[in-house]
Amino acid sequence: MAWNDERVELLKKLWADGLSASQIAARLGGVTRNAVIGKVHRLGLSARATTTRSSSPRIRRAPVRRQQPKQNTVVYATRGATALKPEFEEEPETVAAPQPVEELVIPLHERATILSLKEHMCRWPIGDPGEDDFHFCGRRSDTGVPYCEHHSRMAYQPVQRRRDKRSATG
DNA sequence: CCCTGATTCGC
DNA sequence: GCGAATCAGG
Repeated sequence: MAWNDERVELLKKLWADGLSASQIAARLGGVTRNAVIGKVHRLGLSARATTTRSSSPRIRRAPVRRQQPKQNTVVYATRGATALKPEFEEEPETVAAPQPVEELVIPLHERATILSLKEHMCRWPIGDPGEDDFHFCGRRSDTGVPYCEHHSRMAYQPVQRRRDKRSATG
């Protein structure tokens, strides 16, 4: 699969949105996360917005070198110190579609409450927070992404065009 | 063990 | 330019 302009644009967008390489790869299809990362680097946008999170002093010695390199291999014994590394927590800040409507019915045993929610669980709210049956989707979500595949699509929906109001809603 | 991005280098 | 293999880390 080639990197046409469309795919590159989508890659840029998703990367800027904070999606992980594997997530992006899954969305694009036909590429692995390695391909995505490689492309990201080639495009020079690995900085990922303003925060420099992973650009902390990460010292890399002994590169990859699968083949017979030189007999003259230098061995570094240094370890990187990460003591003073500042840490910023920045949320993807994506706007979820403000729909209190539940389009899904989650089986009782799969429902997640605020207490049972884990990082890898979809935190899409279902129902009314004031009601007893309020719960979260709770299905598997990729780390870093707050929602499962299904709800991710809703949350990250491109910007709906609402020009055509007259046409009936599907 | 699951994941993350980073890097190298044969293609 | 591309991306698998690998590395380094969470």
